[in-house]
Amino acid sequence: MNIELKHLRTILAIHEAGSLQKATEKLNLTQSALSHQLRHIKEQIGVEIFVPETRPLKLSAEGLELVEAARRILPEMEKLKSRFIDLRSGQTGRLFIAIECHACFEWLFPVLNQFRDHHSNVDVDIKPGLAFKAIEALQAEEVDLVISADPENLADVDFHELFTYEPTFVAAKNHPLSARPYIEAADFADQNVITYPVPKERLDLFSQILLPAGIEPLSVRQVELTSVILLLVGANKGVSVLPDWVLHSSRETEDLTQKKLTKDGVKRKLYAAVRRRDSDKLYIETFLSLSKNILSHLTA
Amino acid sequence: MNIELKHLRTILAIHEAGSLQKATEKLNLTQSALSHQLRHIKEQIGVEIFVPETRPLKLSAEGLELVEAARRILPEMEKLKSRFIDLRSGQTGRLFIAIECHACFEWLFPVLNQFRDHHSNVDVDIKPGLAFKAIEALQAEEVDLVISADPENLADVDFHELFTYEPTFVAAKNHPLSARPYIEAADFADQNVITYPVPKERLDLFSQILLPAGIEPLSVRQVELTSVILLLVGANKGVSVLPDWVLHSSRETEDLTQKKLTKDGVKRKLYAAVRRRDSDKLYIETFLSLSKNILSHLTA
DNA sequence: CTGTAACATGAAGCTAATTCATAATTCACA
DNA sequence: TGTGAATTATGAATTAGCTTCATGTTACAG
Repeated sequence: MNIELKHLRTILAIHEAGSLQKATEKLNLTQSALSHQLRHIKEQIGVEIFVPETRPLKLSAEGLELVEAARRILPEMEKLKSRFIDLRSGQTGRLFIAIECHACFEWLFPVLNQFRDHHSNVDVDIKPGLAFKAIEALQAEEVDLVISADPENLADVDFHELFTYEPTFVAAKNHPLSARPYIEAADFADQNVITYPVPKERLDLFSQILLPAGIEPLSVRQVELTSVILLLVGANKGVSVLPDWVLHSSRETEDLTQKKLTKDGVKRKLYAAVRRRDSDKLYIETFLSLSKNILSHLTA
Repeated sequence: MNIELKHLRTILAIHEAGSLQKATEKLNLTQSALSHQLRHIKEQIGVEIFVPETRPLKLSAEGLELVEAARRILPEMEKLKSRFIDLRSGQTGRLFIAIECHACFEWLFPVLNQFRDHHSNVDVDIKPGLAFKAIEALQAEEVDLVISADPENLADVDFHELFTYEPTFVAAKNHPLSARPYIEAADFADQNVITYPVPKERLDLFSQILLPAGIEPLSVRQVELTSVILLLVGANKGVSVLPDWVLHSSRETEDLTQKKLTKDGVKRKLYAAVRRRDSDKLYIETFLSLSKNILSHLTA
């Protein structure tokens, strides 16, 4: 036995219209098509759906059950369809974010707060523990957006530039290096450095300054939380390099001095990586737009 | 956008099997067919269902929603199908009964009590007020079975013989006619006759005896209830003709005599009329079988 | 009882799904 | 990193099934 959605639609339409003839409009089919269909369904399920040889058409007891089933099942299908229309257009969906950049929490939370006002239907979450293989997780659909400073050229992933930031040297006000106009690689050789607990290659200080110069700091201490790093730096337990937005937005910077790295300063860019086919979804665009503007909100 | 049950089935099977290849068995289709189908669905709903280029196949967030929908909707369809399998085979269904024969309540109630033990899933009811156009009501699916003594030759209705009964003359023990060995048409000419309130043609006394003989009784009094008829006859307010099973089963017959009509007695048959396509339904057969045996139960 | 409107039916045409054959890809394992 | 086995994708041909057209049949109103 094979009952199709088409059959439910046909029977429902005929029942509601009262005759095949009238149902033709609703279904955009000829009366003949409906008649054939009706006979076919009857054969399939083996019972009369309409009382034969009566006009207007009248449902049999069995036919009534079919109509009731149709009224349960068809709206379910419609719901499914409109769900996918929403999903496709980006009215709704999932936004799971992986951050390669540890300090990004600082601006990401405010962005997501704003985001929720625009897209309350989107399921937002930050997935920790993926920092290492974030782009792979993106391709595997475990997450939907990756914050990264290292764009790659991939066929199925777009890297959207968000904003430029400056990795900035930070030390206690009374630290010897506070007198310098700027800080160079060699200055770190006798310093205790405090960083996030991630591999060196993924820290701006190392990837941009120390590794190219072949210099190792005196010691490296890894600390999870930004505010703790600032606390330790303020207590002269070491120095650090943090994105400038962290220093703009934090209230714990009173006892600290900030210095640019190298004479011209170091400029880096942050990107949001999304799967190409998601790039033009409405809520992705909203996220990108909010992120691009977030720094001016934080500093204002 | 057009989502078919087939699509839900395919996606569910592929997801559960883990690959197109393995899903082929479950769906009885080639891998090629599944691949084509998958592409088609993807185009229809406009989103990736499985994460591309991964094995084993992994659902995307959107695909997961499809699978969830499939798991809601498909069992619903299966339920509908098995419902119709039951309906068709007569495991379940509706048994609305119209009785043309007024006295039939006497044996019908016991039958239905037994019937309920066999088919608790069948919706049983007696529809009064249809006695006149009972066969039409049967054809119009207003009822599903008609108890009748007048079989017709109809294309869409079967008349199943239930049992033979004998319309029997009944009078008070001290009634003058009680002395006779049997009663003839002429004997009614000076009698007060008590009958059910139905047209004469539908009473055995008239259709079998009086109308053919062209004889009218002295008077006719119409009474609804069998027990009241017996009461009145016992009180010598008149005589009556009732089916023998009424007189077997009734406790009010002590003061009454029973006589056969005509020298050889009158034999009549009772039939159950059902729509032809219902004839071999299980619960119809049960009803017929129980009805055929009911008289032996009542007299035992 | 007759006319009209609606349903049923058969054949033809058309659309769409399936298969077959084969190419391209992926993944495991060396 | 390369190679082989297994899996998926693709194009063309076939097949199946639905729809329409044309026409016959049936029901119901007046």
